[in-house]
Parts: sequence; C-alpha cells; structure tokens
Amino acid sequence: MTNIKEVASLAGVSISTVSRVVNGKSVVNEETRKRVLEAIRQTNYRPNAVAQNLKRGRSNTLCIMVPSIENLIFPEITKGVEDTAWKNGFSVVLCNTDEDPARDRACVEKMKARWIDGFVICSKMGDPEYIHRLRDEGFPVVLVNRFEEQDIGTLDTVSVDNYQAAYDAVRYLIRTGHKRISYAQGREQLFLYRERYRAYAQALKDHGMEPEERFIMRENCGVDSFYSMTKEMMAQPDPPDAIFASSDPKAFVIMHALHDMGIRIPEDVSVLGFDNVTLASMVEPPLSTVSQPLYEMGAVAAQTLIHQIDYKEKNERLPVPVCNTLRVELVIRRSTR
Amino acid sequence: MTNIKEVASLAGVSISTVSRVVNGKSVVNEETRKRVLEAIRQTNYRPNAVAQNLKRGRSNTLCIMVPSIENLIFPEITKGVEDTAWKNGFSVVLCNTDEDPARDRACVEKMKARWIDGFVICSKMGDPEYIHRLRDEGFPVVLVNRFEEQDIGTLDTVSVDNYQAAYDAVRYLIRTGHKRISYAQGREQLFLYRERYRAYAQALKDHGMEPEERFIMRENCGVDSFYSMTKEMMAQPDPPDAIFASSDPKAFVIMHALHDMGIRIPEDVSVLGFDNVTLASMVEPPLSTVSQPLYEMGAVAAQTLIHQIDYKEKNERLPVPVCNTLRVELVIRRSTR
DNA sequence: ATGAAAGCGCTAACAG
DNA sequence: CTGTTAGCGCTTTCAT
Repeated sequence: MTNIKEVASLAGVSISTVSRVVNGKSVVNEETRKRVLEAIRQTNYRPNAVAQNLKRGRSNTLCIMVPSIENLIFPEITKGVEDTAWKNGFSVVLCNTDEDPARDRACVEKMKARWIDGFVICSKMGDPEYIHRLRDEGFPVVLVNRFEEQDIGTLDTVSVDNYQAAYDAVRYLIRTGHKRISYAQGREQLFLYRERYRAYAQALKDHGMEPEERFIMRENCGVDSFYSMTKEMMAQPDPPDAIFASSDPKAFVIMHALHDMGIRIPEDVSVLGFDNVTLASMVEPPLSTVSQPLYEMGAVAAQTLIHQIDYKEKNERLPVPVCNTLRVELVIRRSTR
Repeated sequence: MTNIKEVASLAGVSISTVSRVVNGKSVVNEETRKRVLEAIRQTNYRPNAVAQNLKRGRSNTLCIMVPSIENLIFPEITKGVEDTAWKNGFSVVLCNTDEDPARDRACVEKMKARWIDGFVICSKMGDPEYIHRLRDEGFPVVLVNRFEEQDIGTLDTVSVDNYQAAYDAVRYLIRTGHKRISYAQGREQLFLYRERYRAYAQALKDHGMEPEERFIMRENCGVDSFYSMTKEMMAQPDPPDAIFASSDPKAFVIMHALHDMGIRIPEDVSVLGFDNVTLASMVEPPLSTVSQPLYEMGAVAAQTLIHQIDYKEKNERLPVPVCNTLRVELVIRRSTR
C-alpha cells in the first residue's frame, strides 16, 4: 500500500496538502487539488486507517458480542447491527463468547485495548462488574435482550416487553380454549425468562387457573434437554393441551419430540413459540409464535450506539441512557388450534 | 486508558523499559521489572493495540466475508473461524455482503485500508479482479465453498468434493429404489452448484436414467421460489419419487410445499438435502442429507489463513496455495425411504 | 541493563 | 493557500 508521502512527492506537494484534499475539510487550490487527485489515482492511494485511528483516537469499529452465533436469533440481530454499522461507516468485530463468562470478559478487555468505539452486548449474564465499568470508563454500550431490571436507566437497552408479550400469548391460548397449558422455561438467570415466566403464571391466575409444577419444563443443559422433558411430560396422565415455549429453538425441539411420540400438533397439543425466527414459518406445522423484530433490534442497537459515539465526540460525555422497547406481534400459524 | 508514558513515570523508568517488560522479549533487571509490573497493576495499563498495529504493520485481525449471515450454513462456518481466530489471538471482523458485488468490493477496500491481516471469503461470486489482486498485493486469502475451478492452486481454498458428494447422494437414492429423481439446483454462477448438478446428471446416466428437464428446479429469485416450483412440479402427471435438494434451506422450503400439498415424506416422495445444518435433524421428518463439516470448514479456513500470515511474516512472501478438501458423510434420517 | 531517539502514517495547529 | 512541525502510543535500534 502506498502512503501519503509517496502521493505527496508524486504530486509535488507536502503531505498536509494531500491530507487536506483527502479529507476535504480545508480549502485547496483547484489546480493543486487536481494534481493531488491524479497522484492518488495513479498510486491507488488509500489512507491507512490504523494511522488515522491512532491520530483521531477512534476506530470506527464496533463490537457485537453474542453468546452463540448458532442460536438462530443472533444471526438476525447481527445482520441488523452490521447493516446499520456499514451504512454509517463502521465495521463490526464479532465476538462469540460461547456462553463463557471468562471469554466474555477477555473479549471486552481485548476490545478496549483496540479502542473499539462501542459495544453491542447480547451476551450479558448476571451482573459482571466489567460491563458496568465499561460505561464508567467512557465506552458507549448498548445491551440487547439480555439485561437485568437495574440496567434500565443505567445503560442503553433494546428489547421487547417480555412480560406483556408472554402474557398476551398465554391469554391467547386460554381464549382459544386450552385448559392445561405447559411452559418451557429458559435459564432463570436471565431476566427476560423470569419475566416470561411471571407473565405465564399471572395470565393463568387471572383466568382462574393455577400454574402446576408438572407442566413446567426448565432448561438445565442446553435446548436439547427439552426433548426428553417433553416426552416425560406428555407421558403423564392428563397431559397438557398446549405448550408455550419461551423461544423458537425450544419449540422446534419440543415439536420434534412430539412428532416422535406420534402426538399430533395442533390436534392433540398446540405449540406456541417466542421469537419468530425465519425458520418458524418453514417447519411442519408452521409455528405460531410471538414475533420479535430481531433485525430491527439489531438495527436500533447499532443506531443507539452510534448516537452515543457521536454525542460523546461532541460533548465529551455520554448521553443519558435510553430504553428502547420494540413492538411484538402474535403470529398465529398452524401449530395452535 | 493509561498509556506507556504514565506507567514509565510512575515506575521511574523510561518507556522503553516498560515496553520491554510488557513484551518480555528482552532481559530486564528483576528489580526494575517488579517496579514496572507494580506500576502496570496500579494503573491497570493495557498497551494500545492501535499503536502496536501501526508500529508492527499488523493488526491481528481477520475479516470474514459472508454473503448472508442468515443463511444457516454461515453461522456455523463463522463460529469455526471465530473460535480458531480467538485461540490464536486474532479478532474477526464480520462483513455481510448481502450478495451484493458492490458491497463486497467496498468491503474489501475498506479492510485493506485497515491493514486487516487476512481474509476468509465465503462470498465470492464470478471472478472479480479485486479478489485476485488481493493476494498479488500480499494479503493472505482463503476461499471457502464458493470459488471457481481456476482458483484452485491460485488461492487457498476450503471445501468438500461437491461432485463426489452429490454423486454418492444420488446413487444412494437410485439404490434405494427411486426411479424419478428430481433435482433442486442452486445458482448456476456458483461452481459448487454446477458440480453438484453435473454429478446428479452423471449418476443418473451411469444407472441407465436420463436427466429430465421437467424434474429440474432452478433457483431464480431466492430460496423461497422453490415453494411454487415444487408445487408445480409435483402437480405433473407421473411426478418424482425423490427430490435431491442442493442445500438444506432449499430442502426445508420443498418439504414445506410438500406438506402443504398433503404429499407424504418419504412415503410419496423422498427428500434429500445437502449441508446438514443443525436444524436438519429437527424438522419433521428429520432430513436425510449430505453432511458438510461446516464448523470444521471455518476452523480449517482460519487455520490456513493464520498459517499464511505467520509464513508471510517470516519469509516475506506467501506460501504456495493449498486446497483443503474435507470429508462429507451421507446422513440418512427419515425423509428418505 | 537502560535510556534516547527515530519513526510507523496520519492530522491539525501554526506560521508564513 | 500551503508547508513545517508536533504529536497519537508504541517498538526497536543504537548508544551508553
């Protein structure tokens, strides 16, 4: 790669003049300007972004941290982030933390050293000090989906109203005549799953039903564990007539178990998911589910982050945190009767 | 973030001494070494990676270019890349080119300016000059899956033997008694799809059958187009008794259409996919498919790339290109009889 | 063993 | 309008 010096000498000007025409901030004589442009063309010169970063103290790069890119919701969120970042001239570094707190932490440290401009974090679990310190140290941060109640107002967040969404979903099942509604709960460490569970229990109570422990499946080791849990649950006498899964991947596993048992969906049991990943409409039967605007969540996250970055550059401090709550929609397909 | 200067003055040494203890290349008096370490601890100093990059002319970052991260195979490949990169101290920037050549090109240019150490390219289509120039300019490159025949020996590649894999798959269908085998072809611009098609046609011929145009579905606009194509094809008199889809996502769409028509899988028609994405085992019926080691392909790609990077640093030139052909496996589940 | 100094490529303040 | 110069934070000779 040629550098600014070569261009300067080829055009017969100083490097600052080259810098000026490249950045277009300052006025340059039209004549010399043309000469420089020509030299740039000839040498195929591109400013070295590393040097620019060092000088400007900014990298035009953001980091997206996901717990596991294979989990179907994250590619969609990531795409939203990537598109928005790209449109605004940012690159995105992907960190797959693999649900491993140590890796999560190491990743943050590494990115800090690279002067990453900001973090979209989808991998937060519990309340690690290093994430909170991040903002205190001046790094723009936005949390997507996974965050605790106390993060709201402290850090920027993007999510849906998990309580309301799950409440409406369960109410729908009740209204369509289901009497024994089972729930597949995600990991309790995550606020979003506690909320979905709370809504499930409350919706039942509000309609004169009691949540029964024998109808609750709880994730222990990975989503696949729902396969055997479903089989066990459905083998009980008086099994559920509907299963509300707290995520689409769980719903897929549950449907798989149901198929293997010869239980018909939705004739014998309705299945309702949560997410609306692209594949939800493609499985058999097409999955009814609570649709989260995944791509948009990513886009909004990136937008919010970039706003923080710009604001910080102008005002030397971060703006007050905002809480973005996006709208969900109950999409009824054929897995519910 | 504190810098090397502050650490130096706190420890009462020069910045070069700090640099020495940080990098551990050169010997430092044990006494001063301790003082420096203590100063580092106190200030929580981390070397600025941007400055290091500028100085060393290397960023310890690779770029993975994917056409669309929502396509189920890419998250798995990406994870392989990310894991391997991480283990070797590299970060990865993700570029989703959205199947858009202009964006693809712009992405490459941008990364070059950032002094990215190397490229894992999964998004190559046709033969754009900028990708070939990349290696000529000294950038390590590895192509995954999507490349042309003439790229072999010119650039590093990772893929499976698409011809052999597809041939074996079709032969399996023939041997299990299928007489009218349909094929869902991917975009013809891609060598890998041309290979799979060629194998399909040859396998048929080798077993006394002729490929019939009415049994070939060709992708025109996106994978969803197979929905209506499947419906049309199956409505013909004397419809196929097996469909070989050139990728799992296509197989999912085809199965969806079949279900909607009330056609039973595999009783009425067998469906065989290609890829073995995670979801293949989860749909109903579980999809028989040619299993590509997607994660491993990503891992091998990253490995190969890092090898190139290291080699280049030592020898001031790139090693000769290698062609990594990974093994596939025919996984028979319940979508074939 | 340690420090001084040059310089990676660029930007921006300053001087002219 | 243009050139000179001082860094950004770090590594790495070259002296000492």
